Amino acid sequence: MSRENGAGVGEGGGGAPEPEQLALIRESVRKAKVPRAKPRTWRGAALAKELPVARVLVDKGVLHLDRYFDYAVPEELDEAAQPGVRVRVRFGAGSRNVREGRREGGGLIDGFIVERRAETEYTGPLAALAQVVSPEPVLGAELLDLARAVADRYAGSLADVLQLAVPPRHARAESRAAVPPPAPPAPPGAGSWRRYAHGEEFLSALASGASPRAVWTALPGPQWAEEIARAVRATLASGRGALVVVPTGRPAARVDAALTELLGEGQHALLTADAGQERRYREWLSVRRGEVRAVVGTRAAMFAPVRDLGLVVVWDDGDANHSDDRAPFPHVREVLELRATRDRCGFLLGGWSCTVEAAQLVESGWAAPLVADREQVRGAAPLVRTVGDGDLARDEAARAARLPTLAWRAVREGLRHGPVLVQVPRRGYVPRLACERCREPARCRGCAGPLEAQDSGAALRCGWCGVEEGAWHCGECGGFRLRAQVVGARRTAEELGRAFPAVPVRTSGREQVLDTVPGTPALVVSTPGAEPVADGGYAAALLLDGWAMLGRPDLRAGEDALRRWIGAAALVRSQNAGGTVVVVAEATLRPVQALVRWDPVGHAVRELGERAELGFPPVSRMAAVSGRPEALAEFLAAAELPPDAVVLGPVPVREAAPGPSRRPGAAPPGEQWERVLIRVPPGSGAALAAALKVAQAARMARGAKGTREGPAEAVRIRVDPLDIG
DNA sequence: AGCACGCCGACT
DNA sequence: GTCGGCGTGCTC
Repeated sequence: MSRENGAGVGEGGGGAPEPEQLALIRESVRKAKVPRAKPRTWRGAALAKELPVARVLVDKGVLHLDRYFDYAVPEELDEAAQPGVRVRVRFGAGSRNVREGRREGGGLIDGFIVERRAETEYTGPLAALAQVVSPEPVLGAELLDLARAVADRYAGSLADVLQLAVPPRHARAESRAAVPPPAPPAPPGAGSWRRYAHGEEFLSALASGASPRAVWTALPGPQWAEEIARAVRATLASGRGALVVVPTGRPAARVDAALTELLGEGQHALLTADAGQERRYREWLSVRRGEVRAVVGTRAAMFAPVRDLGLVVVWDDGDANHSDDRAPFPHVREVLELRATRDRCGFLLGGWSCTVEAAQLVESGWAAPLVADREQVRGAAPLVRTVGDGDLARDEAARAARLPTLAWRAVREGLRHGPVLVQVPRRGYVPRLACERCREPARCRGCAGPLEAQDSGAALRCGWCGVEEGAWHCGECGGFRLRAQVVGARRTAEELGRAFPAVPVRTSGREQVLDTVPGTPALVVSTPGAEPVADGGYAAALLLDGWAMLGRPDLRAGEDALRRWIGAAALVRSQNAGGTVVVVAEATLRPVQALVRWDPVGHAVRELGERAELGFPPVSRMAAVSGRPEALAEFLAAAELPPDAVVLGPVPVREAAPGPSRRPGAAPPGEQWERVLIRVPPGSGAALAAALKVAQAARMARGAKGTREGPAEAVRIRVDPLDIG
């Protein structure tokens, strides 16, 4: 007797079970090869009269198989069991146990109904839906399609993507009464969009229902948020919805305020991670239900189910916060690109700086540049000066001043007119060295800046001026041995406070981020990304540790440094208003020159050309695969990569280290992992992702043989790894 | 991942 | 005969 035979104990669909049971057994005996038209169930529950089969996406990440499972729809759940609703189903071998009394052995797990159908292709008896969690159809067809596209693009599972895309349920938030959708507003005036060559054109295209795509290089200053709000309002005026994604809560609050100003209260939703579960779900639901047509939020908002999407906006796409940190690590820019293409909606990628990826969107013709002419740029940007090795050699006074003269003067001059911003890399970013004996910090003989070890064993360099120090000894106690210390904003603040007594010093960093500072003279020491906005703009900014920012062993080091510098410099008053920026870095370096000329696009275009030549992303597509050496080797042996794929490595991966320099797929503590990079030429990205996904799925399904360690261990796959050595 | 099934050797 | 070892494979 087959299991299937013994299983046929009941039948749904109404009517007396007896003759149908016989038919069922007959069918089983014939070893039925033909898919059954009618679903059968374990229990004799009555089924829905129409479309008695629910195709369910089982929300179980470990399955790593993007498959649907068919369940029977009991009559009493017929009405609630609509496509998109959350359900609970029995899943697992236990539910198939034929022995009496243990038929329901499998565990209850969550899932979504993706479709109602008349028949099933499954040749066994169907289990019935256990429960419809709520009648709210949270997973619409469009969101499902998008999630699937994202899963494919990133070689991840659909269930993983849905975990990012659909927020956890909160019952109280659902019970709120429906609110009628707002009427479309009138299109806004162009406002400060007039500063850009095609700004007005872009807005009127959106307002007329068209879907323009642009890479927008925003002029420095605070107007960007209002400009985004105007683009949103123009889109709403066309009767469509709009979605804005920004890196963190602070810019989200800025756009939120600008939208409230331009649209009034209650016309848009704010979706950020720091809101509580209930509030987050409530806002998300109001978007899904069409009660608000505009959304601003951080990265999880990229999936927000906005109705009739007319425009997607991403601000500052170079910020690492746009890359989700949960598998399969989708990036906001890429996801919104997918949405713009699939939904044929407008696309606006904006920032003060310009990523290589953004430059590529323009170069490929997918998006148009939206830039201001040089005249406008010169009028809005501060004056940028550099302090490098050459300057320092001639700088006698620097020794006494503890800072290069130019920097010192710029700070002192700036403090006469307002607040001065000092940007220092994040704590842990730059290890500071100190005398092992007396703990006196190791300082540069030229400018008294902190000495740093480039790499273990290599020469020491000054973190301020970049000059090498060949023969250090402690000036206090004469010691020759160094120990690593960590320098942060606080320590820098102390040092600068001593250099400029009688001036208030404030710090903004990871632990405590200041949002704004008054326009009165003060030193504001901040880590990149945490810079407060100064009322009326900063009078000056000092960008320290340029060498450390540029010297990171990362493909994006130059682009990243430029983006951080521009991010700080954009908060400084224009050159006409006396705004000055001093960057302590070698003036001949490309990112430094780009900052001086305020030409982020030129920098990105040149980088893009170089990446194309070297076969680096984003011109080619890369994926990082990491895991224990045997697991990785097995994976690579089994994977059928596209013929044009090139495997680089494997190389050992460092263990997960604290700080921003964590590597993709860092090994868990105590384990030695390896990583390969797999590169494919343009056009083969989808094939690579598909191959990786298939190989991973096979691995998960099969289980690794030959290893003592037991079942197959997943390798970590990351398409578009963030930092490539 | 669970969990059941099943093919094998040792036991009442 | 029957109990239970873990090696495979499925989950609607």
